[in-house]
Amino acid sequence: MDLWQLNIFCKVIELKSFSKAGKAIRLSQPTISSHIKDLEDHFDCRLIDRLSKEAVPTKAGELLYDYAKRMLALRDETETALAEYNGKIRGRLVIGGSTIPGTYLMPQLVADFKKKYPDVIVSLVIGDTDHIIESILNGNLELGIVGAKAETKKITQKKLIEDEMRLIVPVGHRWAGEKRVSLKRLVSEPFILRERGSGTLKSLDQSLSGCGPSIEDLNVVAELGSTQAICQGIKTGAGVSVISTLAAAEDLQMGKLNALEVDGLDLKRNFYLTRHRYRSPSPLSEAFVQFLKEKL
Amino acid sequence: MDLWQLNIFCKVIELKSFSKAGKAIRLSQPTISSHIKDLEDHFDCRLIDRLSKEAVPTKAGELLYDYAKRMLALRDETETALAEYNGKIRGRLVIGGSTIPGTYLMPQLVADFKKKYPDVIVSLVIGDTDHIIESILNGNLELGIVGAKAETKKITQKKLIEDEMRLIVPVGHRWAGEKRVSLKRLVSEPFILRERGSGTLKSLDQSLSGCGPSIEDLNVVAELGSTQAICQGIKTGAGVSVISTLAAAEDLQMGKLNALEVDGLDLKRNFYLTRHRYRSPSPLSEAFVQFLKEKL
DNA sequence: AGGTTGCATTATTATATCTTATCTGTTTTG
DNA sequence: CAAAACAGATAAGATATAATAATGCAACCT
Repeated sequence: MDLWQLNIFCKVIELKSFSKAGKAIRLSQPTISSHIKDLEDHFDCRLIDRLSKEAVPTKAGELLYDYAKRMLALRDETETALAEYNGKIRGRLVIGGSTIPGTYLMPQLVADFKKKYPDVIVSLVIGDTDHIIESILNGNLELGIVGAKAETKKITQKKLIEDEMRLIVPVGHRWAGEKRVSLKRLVSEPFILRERGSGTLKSLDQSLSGCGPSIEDLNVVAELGSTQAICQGIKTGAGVSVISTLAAAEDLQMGKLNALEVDGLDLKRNFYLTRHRYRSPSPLSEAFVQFLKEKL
Repeated sequence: MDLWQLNIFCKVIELKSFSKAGKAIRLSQPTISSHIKDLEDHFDCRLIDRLSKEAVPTKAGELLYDYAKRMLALRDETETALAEYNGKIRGRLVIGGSTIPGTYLMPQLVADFKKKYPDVIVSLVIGDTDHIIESILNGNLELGIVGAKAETKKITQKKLIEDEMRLIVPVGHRWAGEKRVSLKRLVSEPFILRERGSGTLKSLDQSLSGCGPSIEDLNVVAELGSTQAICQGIKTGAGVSVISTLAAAEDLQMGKLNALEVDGLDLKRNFYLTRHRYRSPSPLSEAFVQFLKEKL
């Protein structure tokens, strides 16, 4: 029993004729006969009575006809469901971002994407880089934006946007008017650090390496758990810090904080669009990537 | 797209492997590859990602898998419905049993059932009670025989047979001649326990509750993973245990073990015929239930 | 580097499907 | 009532499809 035979069977029942069914379905009449015979052999009972004038189903035939119609309907449903999936941009997309891009960059992107494709539900998972990459590997996330390069070959990454970290000081600070500050002057200034293990701290550490002073030499007055907390800390005058301009953007724009460069320090870093190398992307995630390219 | 290809597709998804699916379905691996390719060509999208380690469905593949399962279920329903109409009981019946009934009761029942209905293929799945009930709920099993009551309203259960647990001692044991033993004497005797989480242990725990001593007070010398292992343990003289007479039946009959009652302990429990309350049973499972009623 | 695993490819064979031509049994019609 | 018309069955040959063994290729694992 296969769908093709059931299809033929239904046509015969509906047209009450082998030869008419053949014409309708572009097959010769003997082919129809043969398929019906196959079905009858398979179920070991007569399905259609050939009444010279017309072909009518037996009781068993009626029973089969019901099931056959349901199966064919389900087949059509399957066809349309997959066709829709291919063509249209709709459904659920689960993406991830490490702390900085996930908090300060992606919410806006997701909102804009949803404006363009209203039928899409986007879930944004925020976690540390390792967690995001792990989730992409095991298939829980289709893509992510993270601030570090992955170590496995199974991941592809593409430079997406540049993030510049700067020295952030409060408005009333004596350096508030200046453009740049030397590293020497920075080491004696009260400094707020991000907690160990964060990408922000790693980037700062990397930039410092080979420039003389290390993180140990800074006059650290606090270690805080989030970039937002550091901003608050700076505003209250507890100290200054080096953080992503993306994270401080709002306060910078409002004039509550000022951003300075540090002489001789390259504090730029990249965020990478991160995907599985071998899993084939859904049309949805492709649309999102396309959207990112146009946007950034 | 036809049912045969969908069948192959589902097997690949379930076994996460082209070659394993081939073995399961008695086809060569290239044949599997070719059919999957045909499906992918037909739907014009990748359905399965070949990740060298395992084959996992893409999003489109997951979508198709759902539909495929429904179509195949409908096919099976059709087959049994027509067989039933012809007065024949044939087709495939998948049933489950928790450890004790699945191991010691059902194999004989299944064999007798197959003797009566030779055209039926019965698959017996053995797992713990929760797993069996879960499978009945999601439709993987039509019925089961388990030793505990289900908690959801979606399951109906009917008392099927009574199982009595008894204190089992080896032939040479000083209690071997006696009929009954007091609880007090039992607590000092070396005792073999079934591992935590098993139905056997739960039943014992329940019987003990409110009778003074608890499981903690027993002189436990071992925790073993299967009832069969416990029988071996008793035979070697490691200790005694309380287990299902059904499980020990063979050794009891052969005279290698002796069964005693424990004063004041009701160690009877029931096995329940367990079915989904709302799914309509196939004629096959009805025939099996009818067969059970006559047999027990 | 060398072996293993797992899927893809290719060439070949076996099987199933479809067609044309012909046949048989009804029903219709002149 | 015979002849034509109709509807399906059967047979033989052509074509398409499905399956296989042999081989290739890439990732993974020592």
